[in-house]
Amino acid sequence: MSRQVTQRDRIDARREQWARELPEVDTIGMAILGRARWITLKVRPRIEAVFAARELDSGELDVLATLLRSGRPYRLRPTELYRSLMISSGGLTARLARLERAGLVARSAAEGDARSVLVELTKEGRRRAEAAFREDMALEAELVGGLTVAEREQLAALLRKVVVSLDDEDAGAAARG
Amino acid sequence: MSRQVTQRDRIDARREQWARELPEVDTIGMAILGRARWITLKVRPRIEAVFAARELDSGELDVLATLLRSGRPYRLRPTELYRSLMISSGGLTARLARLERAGLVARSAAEGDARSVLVELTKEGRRRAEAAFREDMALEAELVGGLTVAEREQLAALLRKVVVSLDDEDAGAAARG
DNA sequence: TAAGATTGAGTCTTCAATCTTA
DNA sequence: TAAGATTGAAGACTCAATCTTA
Repeated sequence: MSRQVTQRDRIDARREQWARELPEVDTIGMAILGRARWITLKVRPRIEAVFAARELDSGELDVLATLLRSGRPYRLRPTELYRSLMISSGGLTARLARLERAGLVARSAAEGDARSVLVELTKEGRRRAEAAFREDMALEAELVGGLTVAEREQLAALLRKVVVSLDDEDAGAAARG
Repeated sequence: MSRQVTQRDRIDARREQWARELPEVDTIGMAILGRARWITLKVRPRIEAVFAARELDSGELDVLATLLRSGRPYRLRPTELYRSLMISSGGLTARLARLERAGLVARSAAEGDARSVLVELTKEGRRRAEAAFREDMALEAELVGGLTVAEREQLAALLRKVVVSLDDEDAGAAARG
């Protein structure tokens, strides 16, 4: 049985610096959340470039992709969108204005609730979202290609556990709250 | 031998939507990078709140923490800082200006190279950085507390492997030229 | 010529109202 | 009273240009 020894990375180096400077501080959180953040930041410009080639930024594509994966008729309310995207309602309004100006989404009055609005993907919006998403997924698959299939599955499962525990916290807080 | 079955999370739900809409697209990248991003975004406001209580934002603390963990004399050049922080040089200049105005860092001329500058933590900057870092690490440890010790180590190891492979890519690209 | 730091323009975001309807 | 969407002010970042020194 051979134990997989992974090479030391820059987060290890950082933790060692902290161990010298503040030895009593436990930096396990950084080993996970710090790496997650580093990976996210590192990968972002390359993904952003995929979208830029289609005259979109990742924020705009997030909106289009959320609509696309919701399935026909590719239509959601702003509130559903900004909650799913984890941005402010004001931020979403601005994104929608840009996307509408570009002809990629259309806003119409929601029947049933006159306060609300329906945001729908246009034909061109759907086309653009689909192409960008395909290319993005091809790139992201390549970016995790340094792991074996088994490692990828294991990593996804462990991350899933973190996602679930962070979500449960909210649920608990809401229940208590 | 009991296989650990983790609960389904919102990224699974998302992947299932995509599987319905575009069945031929492989979304494994999203299972890892999408979760890393979600976790990073999810956790951010809580960490940000820790810093806000000390009148800092996470960008500013990143600078202070980088200086602090570099050890005595807590001094680095702007170029070292912005590369380590993964931001633009212009972005760093702005952060330094704010931190200097707040009395947390001081800039002085670098001896030996008149183009450059030395950024040094002030006493108050060091105090503030240390307190915020301790509290941040306590919070982050709590946030990954939903995993067992063994799971945390395994997750950290797998993420390390991703970090290394993304870094190697750069090295390879640089070597190829 | 290139590297280090800074500046200003442009862009996107959050936050705190505001307006309308439930 | 509260919820949904929008607006505008304020803040932070990137990018490209600039200035100075290697």
